[in-house]
Amino acid sequence: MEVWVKKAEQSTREKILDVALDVLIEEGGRGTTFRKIATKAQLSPGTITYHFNDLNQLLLAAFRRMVETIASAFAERLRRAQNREEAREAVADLICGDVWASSCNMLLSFELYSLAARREGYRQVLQEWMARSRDALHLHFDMKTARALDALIEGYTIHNLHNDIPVSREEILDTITAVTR
Amino acid sequence: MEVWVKKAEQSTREKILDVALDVLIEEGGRGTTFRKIATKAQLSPGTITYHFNDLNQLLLAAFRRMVETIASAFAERLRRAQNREEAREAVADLICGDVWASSCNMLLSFELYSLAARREGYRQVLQEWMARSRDALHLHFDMKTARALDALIEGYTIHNLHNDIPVSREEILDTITAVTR
Amino acid sequence: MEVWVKKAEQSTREKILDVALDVLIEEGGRGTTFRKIATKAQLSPGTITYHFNDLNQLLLAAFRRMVETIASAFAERLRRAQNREEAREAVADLICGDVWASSCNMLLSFELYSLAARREGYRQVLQEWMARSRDALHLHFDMKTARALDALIEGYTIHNLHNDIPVSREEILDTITAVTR
Amino acid sequence: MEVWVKKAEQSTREKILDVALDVLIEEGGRGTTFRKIATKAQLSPGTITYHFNDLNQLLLAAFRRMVETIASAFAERLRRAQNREEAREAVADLICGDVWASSCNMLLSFELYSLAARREGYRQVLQEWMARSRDALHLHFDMKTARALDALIEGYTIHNLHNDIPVSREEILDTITAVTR
DNA sequence: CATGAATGAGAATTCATTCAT
DNA sequence: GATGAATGAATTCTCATTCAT
Repeated sequence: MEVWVKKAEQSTREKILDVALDVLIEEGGRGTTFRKIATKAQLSPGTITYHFNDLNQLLLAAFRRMVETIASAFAERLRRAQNREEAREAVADLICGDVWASSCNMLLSFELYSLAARREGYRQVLQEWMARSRDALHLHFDMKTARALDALIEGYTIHNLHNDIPVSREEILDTITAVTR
Repeated sequence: MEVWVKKAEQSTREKILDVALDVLIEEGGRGTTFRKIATKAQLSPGTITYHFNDLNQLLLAAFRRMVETIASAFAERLRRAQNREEAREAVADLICGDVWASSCNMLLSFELYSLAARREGYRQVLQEWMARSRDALHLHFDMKTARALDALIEGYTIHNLHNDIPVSREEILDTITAVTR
Repeated sequence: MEVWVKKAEQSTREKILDVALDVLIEEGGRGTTFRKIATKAQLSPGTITYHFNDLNQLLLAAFRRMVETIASAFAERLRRAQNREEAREAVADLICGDVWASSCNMLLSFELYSLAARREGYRQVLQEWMARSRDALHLHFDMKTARALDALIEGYTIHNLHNDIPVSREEILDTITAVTR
Repeated sequence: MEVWVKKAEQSTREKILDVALDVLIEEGGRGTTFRKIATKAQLSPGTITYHFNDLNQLLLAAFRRMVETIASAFAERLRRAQNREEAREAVADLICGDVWASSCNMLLSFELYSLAARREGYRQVLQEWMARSRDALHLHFDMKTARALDALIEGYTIHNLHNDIPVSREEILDTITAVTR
């Protein structure tokens, strides 16, 4: 009985977080409101504030959840690589594929960047995220190379998102190779 | 007389745009409102809507103004380079120095990324910006290398902004060299 | 032209203040809300906050207005008294009549007492009020007697308000006489 | 067993009432809410409504409790007086001391006055309180004098609460003497 | 050109209260 | 008896925008 109650409680909280990320993706930071989250989650506004004291805490928790998901997938993809060559392929996948560079994740990251530059809580979440990415790259490359690859991943994915013609995987792999030689 | 009137109008317009960018930097996209712009510009709300029909048009014009300023400085720095070696130094400067990577510009770019992903007008502004950056790099490097350098600039500056310890200029120059060999 | 505009503006402000006092009288402190004031004044909520930054400032201004009105009437009644005997009659009138002891004023004073005990702004308003009352009594009586009469006015009016059978004017005049002998 | 259960219930009920009075004192009528009471009492909101159907009944019960306490202390102080002279001293004590005129009691009385003027239930509580006060004074003084003293107690304590410099006990005793001669 | 009073929709949040457990 | 998740109405206040002057 108690277990059921706890599960129900958790699922409401998590539902709210998931919906919050959805709204952030759809509406952007400027358009993300308590109301829209409540409506989309089919919950009353009171239920949202019951679980999160204010919108800030809600967004913070949502971003933490997002980072956890993305960073895990990111690390997982790199962990599957058996050698340096496969690691290069993994990085290319991260840039071109859906693991990291899904437009959803990109959109969320822009919002997080915006918030992280102005508020401590978000900054911590972002720093943890970046640290986990570098650490995952560090499985296969020295720290300096990891930082360079991380920059490339960041830059290529952003530019690919905003350009109609994305840079080809082949071209990206060439750059990766140049940096990891 | 007409000239004087036009100048006065223009100066109010530009003041509004500058203040709008200030507010965007200070408050982020979520916190940027008509009111704050009006207050900070010491203008009545009516004056703002007199010059810009709505907040969207105002922000769009402000971003256009920002892009013009930044892209010019970016191109100028690269134009000063006399050879490939100096061009590499110029790229390092763009990443480490104040021309592009001032935190203000970064903050504005995050907001623009967020908006560009969802609305056509902003998307055009951003694409023009990216095109101008690549073209400036293309003065010294082939298009493929220009894209790679652009990605590096993007990625390194973002990570430097959000990390307490920025990547050293030396390390960055090494990566630039590797990509441009 | 300008004069007309200023008058219009002032009349809205004053209308709001008057309505706020009405709502305070009808609903008491617990029931006085922005909304009720706006509805009763037939103004949109935005108009209220346009004139008063928040409910606190509005209530403060309303109480200031009330104190000004009541204290003036109080002093005026005492000023009309030509001698000690007439002054005693005036005090009796203040307790029994409508000048001061209208139930409306009493109700407002309770709310002010409640707020004054907890917030500085209201406390100042109340202290000024009490000072003006004592000063008005001091026109005819020494300060010590003025304080005693002031206490009597306060106490008798409160008890009369809350009791079904009010104390008679004659009995009150006897007490006044006892205190002013 | 049943006894134990009943005792536990009662103690929760009384705890709620005490906390409600605390909140009323701290926050005033406008700021007294179900939630604050529940939080301060470390009880869940459901527990409060279990004991009191609604906030009104809770406040009413709380005021009844308060009146019982204060009126008993008031009467007790007067009952200790052996003669008219001691009774005058007792009244002075009630005005200057802690028995009645503690600022807490005053604060609660303002809230009760506010509520009593608008709602029947509270009005009854207040009238009973005033009757008990007058009856206690009537032990030593005729009814007319009791009413005058009661007004003096009311007025002096209110004014002392709100003024930085309270009226001296000596001065108050003089007024009491004048009224009771 | 510029103003600022006015607006009403919508923002975040709080509220008393319910009810299944 | 007690809990606490959930509710939705109501709260204060902000918002972009309008318009008469």
